[in-house]
Amino acid sequence: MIDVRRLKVLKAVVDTGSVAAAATALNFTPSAVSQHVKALERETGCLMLERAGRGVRPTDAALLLCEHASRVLATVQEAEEALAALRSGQIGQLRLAAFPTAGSSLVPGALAAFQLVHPKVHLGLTVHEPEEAVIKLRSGAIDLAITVEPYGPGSAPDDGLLRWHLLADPFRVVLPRKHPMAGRRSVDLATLAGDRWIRVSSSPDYCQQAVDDACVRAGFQPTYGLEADEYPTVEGFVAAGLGVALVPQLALGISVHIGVVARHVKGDQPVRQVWAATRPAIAGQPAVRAMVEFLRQAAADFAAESG
Amino acid sequence: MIDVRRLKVLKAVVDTGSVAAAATALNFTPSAVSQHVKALERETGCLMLERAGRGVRPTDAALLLCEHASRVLATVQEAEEALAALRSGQIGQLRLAAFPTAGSSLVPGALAAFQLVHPKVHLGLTVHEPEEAVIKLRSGAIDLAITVEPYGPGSAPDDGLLRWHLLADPFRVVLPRKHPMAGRRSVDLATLAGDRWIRVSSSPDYCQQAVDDACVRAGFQPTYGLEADEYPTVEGFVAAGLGVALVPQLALGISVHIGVVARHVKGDQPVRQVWAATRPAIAGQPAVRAMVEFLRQAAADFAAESG
DNA sequence: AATAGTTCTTTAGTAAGGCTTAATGGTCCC
DNA sequence: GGGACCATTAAGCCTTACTAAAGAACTATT
Repeated sequence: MIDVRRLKVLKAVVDTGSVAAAATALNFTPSAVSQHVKALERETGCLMLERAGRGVRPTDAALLLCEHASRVLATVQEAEEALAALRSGQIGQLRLAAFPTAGSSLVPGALAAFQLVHPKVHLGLTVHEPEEAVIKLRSGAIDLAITVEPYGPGSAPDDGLLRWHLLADPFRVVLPRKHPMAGRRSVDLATLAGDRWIRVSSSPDYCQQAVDDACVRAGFQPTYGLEADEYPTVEGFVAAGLGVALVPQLALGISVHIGVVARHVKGDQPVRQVWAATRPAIAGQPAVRAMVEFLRQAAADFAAESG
Repeated sequence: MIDVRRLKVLKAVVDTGSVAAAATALNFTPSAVSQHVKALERETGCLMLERAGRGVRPTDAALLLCEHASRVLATVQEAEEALAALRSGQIGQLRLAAFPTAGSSLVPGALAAFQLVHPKVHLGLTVHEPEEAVIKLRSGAIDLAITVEPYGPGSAPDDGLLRWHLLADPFRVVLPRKHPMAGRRSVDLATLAGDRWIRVSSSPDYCQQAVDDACVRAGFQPTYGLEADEYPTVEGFVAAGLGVALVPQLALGISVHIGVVARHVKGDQPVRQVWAATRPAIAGQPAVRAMVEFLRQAAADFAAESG
């Protein structure tokens, strides 16, 4: 296959009309240009330049090749421009996975803000539990995962993924509106030792663990009556007076079930940690960085609102 | 500018799905492929391959670049094909220059035959005297010159041009139809010593010289009365009884002026030599070789006809 | 007509790039 | 957990490609 670098040199010679001028244009010596052309002639078997007095005259073959060279070089340049656009995050795609409650509260705002700045990036959002999200992240099925993890900032594991801490999402005490403690601004968990508790089956183990730990710290082991698969269901159960629960602030969202109240926990706040994770390979991409930044912003906004 | 060789390697990786397979396809080692991709990443600042299990997965940037690479490589291939077509003489141009009398007799048949075989070659024919034709040949304004020269085959000068001998064009005695010698099949020039001779002003010096030499060999110095600028005019003058002349067979063409007869010269034939000349640079081109061959054929046919 | 000045080519030398071999670090599968 | 496979990295060697300098061909000038 014809060497495109040689085409470039030939084109310079034809365009400028002389070997010396081409050399100047290419920051070569005339010798280098001459050798390139000679090599092209050897490789193609076609004479490209004839001596014409002191200078050279391109042959038909050279002129022909030159026209094609223009097209080749233009195509290469198009590729460069497309790549530059991709680099600057103006195009491409970004596939996110968020855990259920983040997907419905934290993420949408970030996506909207991102899309304003990078309108050409195609966004995809799927909802996955953290374990699954991490697997898909590693396999390349998604590019950015929003997960909940048991560890807080400063203690991210070295598992080959890059993480940014987004939010310490505090658990709130969710009580029926008519519950004795519903009037307090914050509730001591110990006062709920005798209540029936509602467990969430879909949440990761350590989320349940965080709840248990908080209860243990308050001096009791919670007695679970019912199990709900989603936090909204939990709220429904609580509203129906079937028990109490600790629900992450994120899961409560902005609007809470009308039959329940959410109260801060008195003392040590049980929290779950929300992270953004990506592959190191794509961590440098502007689109990824931008999305992480928007997520941090959304998390900060959320934390401020729900203070 | 992006190195097209790297694009080719990247495309191989994306197409085959692995570094090892790409290496096999390219007759490289996996290491070489890997280094190429790494270099491309370094040069573009974009990650192209991510590790995915044992293998690699192309990034968005790689896929993008790959699409463009396909176009680039296709364009290069088009160039190669166009060049191959030019090489095989199927396209291109061929600019000929012929001296006046060749242009009207020897050349047209050759051009027609050539065009049948190489219909895509654009032919140009201009009429120039030999001196001018050689200059234009050197300057590249024409590609092939049909000239008359004073020397015969085996004694072509080494003036940087390549020549093929086409024809020894014999001078014929042109007499008025009513001239005393008009009845002979061949005429001894000595019998025309007393006639007035007609000179041709447009012909090269050595053509005139050939005539003079022949007369001198016959034992006399011709006395010139009139001068005509073209051979047809000479025939007109001869037909009008204003003198006799020696005219090359080629200039007489197939049909001769009705008022004159053309007779062979008895003894040593004065001749002018017809050559094809080209620049060595383009002498190897199939189109050139083919045209020369057709010219030789036309010359042979002409010689046979007018024997 | 001879010489100086251009322009391209050639040759030799050097620096850089690219390929191979060999070793390393992971990942998958048995 | 061991073995096979894949990709990467490092080191060495060879090819390539550039520069520099000399040479050849032509033009222009004196």
